[in-house]
Amino acid sequence: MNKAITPAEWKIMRIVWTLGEVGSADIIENIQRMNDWSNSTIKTLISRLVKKGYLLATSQGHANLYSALIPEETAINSESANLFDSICEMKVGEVIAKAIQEHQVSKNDLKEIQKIISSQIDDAPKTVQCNCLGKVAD
Amino acid sequence: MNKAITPAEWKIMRIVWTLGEVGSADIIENIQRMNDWSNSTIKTLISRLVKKGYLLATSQGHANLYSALIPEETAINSESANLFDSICEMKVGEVIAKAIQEHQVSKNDLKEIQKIISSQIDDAPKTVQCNCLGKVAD
DNA sequence: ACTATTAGTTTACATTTGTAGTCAAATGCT
DNA sequence: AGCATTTGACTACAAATGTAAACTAATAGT
Repeated sequence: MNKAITPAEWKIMRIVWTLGEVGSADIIENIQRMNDWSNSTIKTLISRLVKKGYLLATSQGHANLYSALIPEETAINSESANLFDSICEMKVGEVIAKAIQEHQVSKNDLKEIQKIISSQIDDAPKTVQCNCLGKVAD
Repeated sequence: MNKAITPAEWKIMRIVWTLGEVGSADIIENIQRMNDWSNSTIKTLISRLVKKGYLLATSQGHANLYSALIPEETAINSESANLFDSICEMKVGEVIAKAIQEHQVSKNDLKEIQKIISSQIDDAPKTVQCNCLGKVAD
């Protein structure tokens, strides 16, 4: 039902989530600090996001103000679910370990993760079952 | 340089990684236990993976045996990097926390993650900087 | 030997995505 | 008032993707 937010569109969304309510000029300026995209390209991306229902365009005189119609959390969760649904269940732990190693995580988040682990470790399975194959007839 | 492995292609790869060396019949059978795809569709996907260099087709009489040319780890890492590069740095911790909560992770992996956290928590930042906007001129 | 089945190759086609040009309306500046 | 600029809408177009039919060569069973 919901059209996907493509990688290119994600960059637009991040700016809007961060700045709250912005005109296209602001989006273009911020994007072009990181990406070598033409104005046109960025405008197309904005339009598509409006059409897909992820951005609201509020007519402000002759220009528009854009704001996000989907919470950042929601989008992130769906993106994250995508990843973890794509890979083998057995590998989830390793992926998480690597992610923590490779990224900055705040002390608070680390503590939170510690708590979660503590609460799960006692009845954590010795091994996780591979879910890459279809169920075998039993 | 490297063509992406698309979501549909991923399902094929997972079967090959899991089974090691398989004929198309096995792939088709396993895929169809989970997905309602025609034989033709699956054969197309296999061909594309061969063309993209992710599967090796070893001619075995008139049929082929397929095997993976890229390690599962490598593919998973790149997929994972994709996710974490797409989202705001500030949210990485939350994503990880949620992932641990929502998935089975083996006791060993949990311990490993605990170790990593322990080694990082002391100089973990109070907050992580948002990286959604282009660098501001300073 | 003949036929049904199987596996691989080719072709097809709509949709999505990345990327951008063109144009017209609205605005601001002089 | 007239022109330069900005902004949004429309059009374009190749490549990638999901999805699958058609055709062909080989094989297995009878």
